[in-house]
Amino acid sequence: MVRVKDPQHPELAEMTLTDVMAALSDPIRIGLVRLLSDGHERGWGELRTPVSKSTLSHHLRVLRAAGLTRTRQEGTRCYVVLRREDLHARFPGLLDAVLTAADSEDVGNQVGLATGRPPT
Amino acid sequence: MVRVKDPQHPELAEMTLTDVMAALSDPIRIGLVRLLSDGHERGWGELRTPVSKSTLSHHLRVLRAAGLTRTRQEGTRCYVVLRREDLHARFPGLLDAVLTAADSEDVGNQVGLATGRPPT
DNA sequence: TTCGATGTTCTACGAACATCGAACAAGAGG
DNA sequence: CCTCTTGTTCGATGTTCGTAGAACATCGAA
Repeated sequence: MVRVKDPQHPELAEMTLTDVMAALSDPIRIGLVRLLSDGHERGWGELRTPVSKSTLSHHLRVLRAAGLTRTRQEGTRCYVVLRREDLHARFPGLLDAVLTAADSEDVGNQVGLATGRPPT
Repeated sequence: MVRVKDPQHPELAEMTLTDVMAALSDPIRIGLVRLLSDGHERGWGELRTPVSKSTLSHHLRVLRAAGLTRTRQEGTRCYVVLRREDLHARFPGLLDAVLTAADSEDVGNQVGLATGRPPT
């Protein structure tokens, strides 16, 4: 049994439009992409979503499989970053258009960062 | 029983990004959009797809419900046209980016026009 | 009015998906 | 070693989706 430990990121040429579109048809995943749109790498723990960790893991896997994000593992922690350049090279303008649209109607606003302190 | 005969096209403000993305995550529907991307109005009968007419009707309904297309009925015939201006006003650049991407990998090439045509 | 062409709707079904909790694996730190 | 944290994977479940066929509605034409 091969432990699929490889994050299996698709190459540029392996990305398909339908996969990307499907990945971006979920509010949570759009929220995650918006969160990552500043280009900063984020740790799993920073991500605040209204879903359980297993579901979050699933969504992050979908994003990764579609080629939207890149995942890096460091110890027990995982970090994720948006593949802006790759996306732009493969589907010019698509990501920007989606981000603009997502901002305009605030899609995935339920997804946030853990930057805020624990409420006193 | 109210016959919902109205094609129910969403207003500009009623379009949602997730609906549009979901509508465009299917190869057949992308093919239809590509076919309509020249701005010409097309009749149902001109559309050649590898699916049954009920399924085609379903796909056209999804596109219409997402606000991507506008349907007009004339007699027993129906005509469909892409809502380019509306799309551009609501989600600037999105449609163009998708069309460019779709062209680059020839998504939905199974959808075509009734080239040959008039049977006698 | 009867027939044929054109779409829509109903119903059904398998596949895919979103979701969760529980069990599991791998490091980090005592 | 043991324990805690972090993330993955594995069922299980309910929902949505894509698909087709049959029945129905509508209009034009004979």
